[in-house]
Amino acid sequence: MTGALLILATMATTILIYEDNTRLRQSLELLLGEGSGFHVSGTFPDCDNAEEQVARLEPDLVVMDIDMPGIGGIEGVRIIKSNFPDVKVIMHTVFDDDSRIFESICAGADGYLLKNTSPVKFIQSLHELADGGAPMSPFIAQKVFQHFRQQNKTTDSFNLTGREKEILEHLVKGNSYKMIADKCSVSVDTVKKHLQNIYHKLHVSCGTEAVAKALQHKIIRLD
Amino acid sequence: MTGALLILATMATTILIYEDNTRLRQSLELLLGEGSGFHVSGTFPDCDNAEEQVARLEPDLVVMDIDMPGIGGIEGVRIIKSNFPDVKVIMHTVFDDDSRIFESICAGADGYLLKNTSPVKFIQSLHELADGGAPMSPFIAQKVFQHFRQQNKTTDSFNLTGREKEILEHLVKGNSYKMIADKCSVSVDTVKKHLQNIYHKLHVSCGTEAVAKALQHKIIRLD
DNA sequence: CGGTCAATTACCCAATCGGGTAAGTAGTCA
DNA sequence: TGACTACTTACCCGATTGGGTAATTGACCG
Repeated sequence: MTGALLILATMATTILIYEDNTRLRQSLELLLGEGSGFHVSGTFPDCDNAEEQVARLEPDLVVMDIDMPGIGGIEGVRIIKSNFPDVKVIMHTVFDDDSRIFESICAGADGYLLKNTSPVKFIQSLHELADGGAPMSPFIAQKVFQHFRQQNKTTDSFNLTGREKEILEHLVKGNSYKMIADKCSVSVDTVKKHLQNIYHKLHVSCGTEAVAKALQHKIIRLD
Repeated sequence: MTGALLILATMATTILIYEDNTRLRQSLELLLGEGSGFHVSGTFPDCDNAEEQVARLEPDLVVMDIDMPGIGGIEGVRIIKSNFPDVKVIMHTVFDDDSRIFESICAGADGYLLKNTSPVKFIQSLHELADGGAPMSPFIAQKVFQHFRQQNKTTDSFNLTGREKEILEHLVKGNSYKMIADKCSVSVDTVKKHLQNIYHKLHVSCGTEAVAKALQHKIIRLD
């Protein structure tokens, strides 16, 4: 039985904590101590040696603050994830602004918790993280959804006609006037006329600008 | 005290359920019955009359299946959210493929739960939803994060030089060769030469195609 | 039935684009 | 030092682009 316990102890999910606030760092260490199912194998006030530390201590999870002296937490995530992609990293910060949220995610963060998260939720989230989930505070989840919708909504307007959208699509796909004319079975002059109208409607003066605007405003979608 | 209880009862979070599987529909209704803090004010096997039903019953939340006869759940969300943006809608489905997840979110869903969610988690998620969060199953959250990173990663490659990226950026922003030459303080011929090299590296043959490729592969980012 | 609008074609013309060729300078790396 | 690469400029030339103007057809609307 003692042997089994030892094995369990060895198998416990190990955690590194990066947090420059000493009191909070200690609180977290305490919270993730005995009986939580986790083992904190290291805590650090900055990310300056994160690569070496993660390499040496081989944690399963990393809890990462953002606002730290020296290398910030976002850069910290990038370093850890690019070298140890299997280590799960969760942000733990007061920041709830779009840019830091999205930069963190893009840097490779696997979760994002605000510091007002209750201890119970925090523990729960770390278990979810260990299980391959992507735990995040409700507010963050909502921001992510919002941003998602934003990115994929079509600005439409410019009220292009159906034919104009068709012509524009061909242009975006790299066709010359002549090629478009062929594909649409009309004369080159017609294509030219359509594009002239399109340029006016989009308030641009050349093809490249039109393509940029069409893609930027998702009038035309490239898959 | 009885008065207070009555007020609480009146204020309970009201829910509509759209689910074509009769047994599951009844199970959910039972789960969200007495003591859960919710009140199910209607359940329906399809979305065909969703607009009228939501208008009449004025729910706080809607639980929405995807695979239903007639109008599907994704279209259902779109209808509800476009007419009643304040009603929170959560998807509840077995589907975990990217396209259905993302279409649902873009259609306006406020959360996404898989049907293997435990009753406890389900209740918990609905509370989170009512509180303005965006609850989702761990697997979904992970997919969303993945997709996020995908969308914002720069494909790079094509190994354009710094100068070439600079020139390309100007092109994408709608500048003619001459304008680029001015902004970069070089001759038009130089610009032309650079673009010639760029076109080769991107495997395209004209400016519009280059712009499309640059934006598509996020070599250049337009904000 | 006349008016409006999308779609179509034609012609003119200047400017721009894009390919080819050639060659010079500067910096890095081995 | 010599190979290599990025960056630079120049010239030639044909094709493409884009603006202007004008006119015809068919559909839809009041």
